[in-house]
Amino acid sequence: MARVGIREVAAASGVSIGTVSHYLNHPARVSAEKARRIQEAMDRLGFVRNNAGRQLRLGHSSTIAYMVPNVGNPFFATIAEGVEQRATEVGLSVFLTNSRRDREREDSYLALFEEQGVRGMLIASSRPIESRLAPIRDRGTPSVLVGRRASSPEQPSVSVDDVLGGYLAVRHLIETGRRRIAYVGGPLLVSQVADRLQGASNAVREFPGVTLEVIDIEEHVIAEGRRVAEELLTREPSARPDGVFAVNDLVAIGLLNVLAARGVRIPEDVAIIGYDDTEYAANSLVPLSSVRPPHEAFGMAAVDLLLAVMPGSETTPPPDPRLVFDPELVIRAST
Amino acid sequence: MARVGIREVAAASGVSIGTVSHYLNHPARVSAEKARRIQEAMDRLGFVRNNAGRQLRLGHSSTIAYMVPNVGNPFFATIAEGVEQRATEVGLSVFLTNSRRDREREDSYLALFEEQGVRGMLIASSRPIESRLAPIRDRGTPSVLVGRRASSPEQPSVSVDDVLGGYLAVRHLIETGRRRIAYVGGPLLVSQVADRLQGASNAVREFPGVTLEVIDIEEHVIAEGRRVAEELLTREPSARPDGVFAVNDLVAIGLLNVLAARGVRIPEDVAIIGYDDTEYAANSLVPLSSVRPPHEAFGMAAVDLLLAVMPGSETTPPPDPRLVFDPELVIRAST
DNA sequence: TTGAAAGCGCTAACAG
DNA sequence: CTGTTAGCGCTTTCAA
Repeated sequence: MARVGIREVAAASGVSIGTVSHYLNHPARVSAEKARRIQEAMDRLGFVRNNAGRQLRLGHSSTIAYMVPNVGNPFFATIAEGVEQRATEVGLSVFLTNSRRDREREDSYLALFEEQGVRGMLIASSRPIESRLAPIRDRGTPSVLVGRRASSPEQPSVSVDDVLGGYLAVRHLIETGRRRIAYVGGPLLVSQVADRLQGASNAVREFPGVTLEVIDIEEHVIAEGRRVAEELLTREPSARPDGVFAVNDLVAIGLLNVLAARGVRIPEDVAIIGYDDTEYAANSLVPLSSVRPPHEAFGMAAVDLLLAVMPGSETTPPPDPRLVFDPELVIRAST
Repeated sequence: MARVGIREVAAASGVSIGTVSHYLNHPARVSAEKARRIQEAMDRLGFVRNNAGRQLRLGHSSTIAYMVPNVGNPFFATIAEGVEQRATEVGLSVFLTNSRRDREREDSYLALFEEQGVRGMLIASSRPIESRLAPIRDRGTPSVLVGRRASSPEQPSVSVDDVLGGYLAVRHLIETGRRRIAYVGGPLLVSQVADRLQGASNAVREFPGVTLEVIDIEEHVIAEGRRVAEELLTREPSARPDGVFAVNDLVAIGLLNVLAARGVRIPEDVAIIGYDDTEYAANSLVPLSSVRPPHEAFGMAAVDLLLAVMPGSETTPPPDPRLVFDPELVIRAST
């Protein structure tokens, strides 16, 4: 079963390979009769265009990469929807990969993307990665950092104002009467984590008498939230926070489930607010208040920014290609 | 900024391009001195190997594709972990895509994969897709159906015995004293859904006096579980099922959260069991019993099977390449 | 409207 | 151990 290429199609339809290629790329320039014969031959032979040859000749692919630390995290999954939708609209395919927060995997994927000749990359990472992106950018493959504002003005990024998010969350807790606030999040080396805490602090400072406790965690998963809840339950009720701001919804849900199961009333005894406003927030036992970043819009904006910074793009990128979106508060029963 | 290829590296290090290529592909065959010079030149120039040229010459890539209906579904995300891990071990990269249950997207991704020259594909789909895979297979790109047993013995697949899963779930409910069983799932056109119901029926038939009600749903998401729970709450308590088998964990969690919040005791009044044993099952309000398919092992097995059916593989595929795994029962507090 | 031909970057066979 | 060279399949001038 010989592989069928344009050569075979040309032979089978009695035209030259140049004409077949024209048919593929500029169908209008081929006479109706030959077009019909070519199409018929393609169907009959099962022609599949070889992308390697095409890409080699063209010098670029029509693929972009999107790398996330954890595909299972609904936050990234939701953004992926927007990314894919927008990319499809402009004729690009998305190569999604999962770094599993592993630096080695990140690096090897970055190298792979560059070798593959992707047109650009969307990178979400929980660690500093700009220094890897810079040389790749210089060599001609642009990238957009997703989820964190770039420190270099050369590096495009799309992020949420996490300081504002933290501020909104905690001010809301305080305004609904909470005085002993706890922030459940970590590690603080992750800038989103630190920014949300900064925002929380800003809010607390505005209200004398309100205290802010920091409870450090390792990972942003449900199990960590549960663990913290168990710890809180060993305290005297009066020593417990009355308002908890969790670094994301998963952690908040872990907290909420354990506390509620042990008879702590949510929100009367402890109010809880999460972050990301994932599907799980709206559907948890006690519907969870959360800080909502723009979701689909976020992924689309990332693609649009990438398009703008691609070499040869007709749209010009903004002078400072670091887009920051404002999150908003979604208030539900948990506060 | 001229793109640097092996030609430039060769010039800069004073060797021929053949030697540079040898260094890339068989480093041992190059003298230490030249190897050093070549590596130095590559680093200095920022050489990136062009995959299109390589792939064109080689005739194949080192990429496999994994297409899922919904990246956000933790079941597929977990399998993806195993897929990626195993693929990395054998030097393959994984191109993950999200069909969003859209037939058009499925078809266009399938075509894209073939044009890209992937070595093989792993396909999870909630609709019949074998007829699309067959011609692609005949043209030389093998595939493994993931999550559902293929109907053709020509089509490799990796699946879970869902009839057994349904049986185990419902027998467990009955053995713990339940008599009015409800199966919450749908549409029955989806074979996994139908198989689980078949298993449930098998169990019910073994115990005279036990009834099985079917509650149809559209999608396997938390919100649907909540909706069903609201419906159940409108019934007289005596008309409610005392054991519920949900088609997956997300639906089960939606049910559980609403019922518990309205004072229904789990499992005393209603026992609930889910399917997939995702992270969310173990961490829900009342830890959820679930039917657990092999997770990471499942993804790995899919890759291994794909490797075995790849042309030129040294491992021979099993005579019937339709692997079926037995799920197991994970009993937690919800039953 | 069609065809001929050059060559994208790389690998491997072969010769030295 | 190293260099020379022939294409892999495709697109795109350029000429007819």
